[in-house]
Amino acid sequence: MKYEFHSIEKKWQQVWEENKTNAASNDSDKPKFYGLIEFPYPSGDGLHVGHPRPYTAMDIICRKRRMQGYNVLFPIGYDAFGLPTENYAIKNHVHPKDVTRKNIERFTSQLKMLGFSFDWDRVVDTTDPKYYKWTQWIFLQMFKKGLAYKASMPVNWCTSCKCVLANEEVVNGVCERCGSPVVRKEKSQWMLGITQYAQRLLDDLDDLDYIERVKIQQRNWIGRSTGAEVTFKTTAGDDMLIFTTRPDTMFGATYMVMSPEHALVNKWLEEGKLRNGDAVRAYQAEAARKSDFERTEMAKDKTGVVLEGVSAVNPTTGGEIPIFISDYVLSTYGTGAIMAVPGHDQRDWEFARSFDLPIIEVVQGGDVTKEAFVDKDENARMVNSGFLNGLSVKDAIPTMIRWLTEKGIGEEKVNFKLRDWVFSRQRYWGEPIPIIKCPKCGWVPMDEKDLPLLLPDVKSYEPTDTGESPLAHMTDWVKCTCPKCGGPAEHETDTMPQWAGSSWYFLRYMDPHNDEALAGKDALKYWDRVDWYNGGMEHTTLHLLYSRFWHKFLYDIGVVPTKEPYAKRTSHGMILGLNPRNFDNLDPAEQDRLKAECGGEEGARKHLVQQYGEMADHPIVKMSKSLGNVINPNDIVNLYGADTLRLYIMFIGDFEKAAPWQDTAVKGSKRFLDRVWNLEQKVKPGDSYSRENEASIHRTIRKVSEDIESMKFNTAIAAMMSLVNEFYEKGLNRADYMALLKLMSPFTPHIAEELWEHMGGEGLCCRQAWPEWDERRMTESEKTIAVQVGGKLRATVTIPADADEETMIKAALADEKISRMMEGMELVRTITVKNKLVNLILKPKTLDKA
RNA sequence: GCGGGCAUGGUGAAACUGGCAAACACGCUGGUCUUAGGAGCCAGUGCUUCGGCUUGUGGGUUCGAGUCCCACUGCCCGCACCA
Repeated sequence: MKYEFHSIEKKWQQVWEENKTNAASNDSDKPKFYGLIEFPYPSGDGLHVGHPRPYTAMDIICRKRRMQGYNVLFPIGYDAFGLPTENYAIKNHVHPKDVTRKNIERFTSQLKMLGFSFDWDRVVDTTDPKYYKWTQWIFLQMFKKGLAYKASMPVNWCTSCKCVLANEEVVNGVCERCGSPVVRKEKSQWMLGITQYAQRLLDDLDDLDYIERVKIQQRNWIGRSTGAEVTFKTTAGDDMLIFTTRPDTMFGATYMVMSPEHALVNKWLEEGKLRNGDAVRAYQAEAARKSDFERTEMAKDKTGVVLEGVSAVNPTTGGEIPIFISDYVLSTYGTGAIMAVPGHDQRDWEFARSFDLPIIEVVQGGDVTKEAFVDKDENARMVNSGFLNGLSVKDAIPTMIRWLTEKGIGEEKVNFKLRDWVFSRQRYWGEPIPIIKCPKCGWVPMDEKDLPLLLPDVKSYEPTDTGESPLAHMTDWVKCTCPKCGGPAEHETDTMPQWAGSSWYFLRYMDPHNDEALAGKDALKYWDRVDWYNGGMEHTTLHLLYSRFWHKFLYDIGVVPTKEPYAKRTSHGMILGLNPRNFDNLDPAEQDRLKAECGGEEGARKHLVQQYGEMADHPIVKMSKSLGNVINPNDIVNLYGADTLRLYIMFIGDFEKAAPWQDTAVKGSKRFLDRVWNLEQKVKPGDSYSRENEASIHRTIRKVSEDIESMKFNTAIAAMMSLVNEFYEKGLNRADYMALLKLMSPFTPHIAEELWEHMGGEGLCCRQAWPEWDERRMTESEKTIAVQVGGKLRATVTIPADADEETMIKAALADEKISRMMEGMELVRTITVKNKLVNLILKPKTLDKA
């Protein structure tokens, strides 16, 4: 009989669906396990081969947990609000709701085709009003606690999406999504006070089982730094507040810099205190016009304008020092103003050089005429620093902070890079913000009873150049009455960002049909935290951080019983594709043609780079539609079946690392399944492991069990392949075969189920107890050990397992090659490692016996 | 610039706390069966002047180093004027 994967896979998918084999129970005596993968955005392109990698991995873990006797929650849903759907709707004049529904249907059928053991009764969809009712509800709670607030500030404005972006969505000064330039725009926005949670988001990382690089990246993003906040007096009468991490260097502050947007600059301009007001205004205008990208590009050349007419007083020296504005000082970090210490800060040094400002050395150890000495070397000594002279940097910092505190002009201060989260978007396809603007009462939260605030059906979803949401044109929808005073009022027309719905979705899975709460108390208590969450590194400072923040807030208001949402976080590498424009990937005929044309291989490579750009130099690149190297999972399933796809994608390489898809290699996985299928012909009767295979089976069970836990799926599969190779060599019985099927079941569930049935196995294979290994049955009776002479391998000998040192050495010396080497030598030392090796240290025999 | 990671055959990759480098696959070569084979099966496959030599380069520690230490080179990722 042939391995007819199409019918087999369909058959078992149907069985699992009808029997709800993979449904989780909210009431069970078994221990619970909650495994989570990041729910997909249902794009119009359908599932990509990148999707099944993390899904299959977590599916394997969850299937194993079920076999180990756990009550497993392994849910799936759709993060369906978002721009691509909206843009598609605009272009094709269809409702985003309809686009979303179609895309979800497509994704669902593709996911089912791959045999993932999701609990299909718990699917969530962030665009479902029953779902986003609770997204809005959480927002209201944040509003009530003052954590959601409206603020006017310079925001990142994507010129193409016509929409504001969070800092996390701006990459290298361009929009993360569309790559268009991002500019600064002063706008009134809803903000979420994530910075109030900065310290806790940082501290609580310590106790979490996250892979280290995730922790490191979150810590860097939160960016905690300690120093001092100091007040400098100015000749205008106003005080200037600055933040510094190097209060020890204050004697070296020879000038001050404010960001061009700083409020004091505008105040002084208005008061006419600046003699060069025009120049200052011109610089401000120029800075505002620059995009983020230009700002970073200009990084090397420091520009600025001195404020004529006002100066500051360095409190340590009492000397007057000039004040500049420059865009190298950010308005959004610290206080938006700094004391400049050119001797010990490279940026200040460069600025001082271009403006010919004095550079004073206050910490010994460098040469400040050549470059700033920025080393925070604890043992370096202070100079030119009054009462700090002679102290080490380590002692100077607290001494200065004490001095500032006593004088009442400064104090110790902690600052974070993390900034509050810009939470409104001027788009249609998102959750409406449930806040009403009343001319009398200001911003008024909607009554919880009136949630969800539904998205209205509009005719046009086009964003506007004025920066208003498409909802603003819906006068019928916008007009409402104020819940507080009953007077005429208006709905907020901005919507929430895509990150809103995903910030709490894992809680909804616990109790997805609850109409009374985002999830019932019992369900929240029972499922506790997500035990294992696997997702992409690209979400580390976005979704992962955001959802930790929301969860902590929900904990604070008593909604959830846990401080952290995810106990364990792992991450997968991307699936890459071959670059069809790279020389190595061209077919040989084309290579030859190009070589002939361009004068050799080097010329051909250069030609390709000229034609396609730098990218042509890389043989392996991200899959992209424009390159035409995208692999569609449907094609693979049609050709080889879902089990082969699952197996290959797990066998492809280290799970944490990026790996290139190789079409030809897929066949190897199919071949393995064919071999397993054909092995059935060789199965002899027997209800316990055959003697010849027993040790290998136990070893394989251990290897597969342990490798799944550490996500080393590739070596787990290699171990199963080896076992199958052994079965072919040595033969096998029914018990041997069924052990293999149980091990394979999490990886390739359909074929395992089918062959289990052939074997007359009771019940479903995926419902069997996970096989156990016994160390005592794993060892062979004989071992082949290495014999080294002076650390170099010279021979191998076979000895009984667990032989003692003496036996090992004797066996080693008995070897023909070794005994030849012993001639004229004497043994000075031996090193033995049990069951592994003998190392003999020889030296020439001294002829003289005396 | 700062932070993190990686470097092993023609390719994807293995190698537990230092202990037989290249497991398991892909590809390739030869054979076999076949009307045929882009199917299956069998054998071979790091290099080699057959002494040996091999884990990006150069040092070190050790009886012994892919693994540990130091220096360097090259790639990848994240952040990036964060005071």
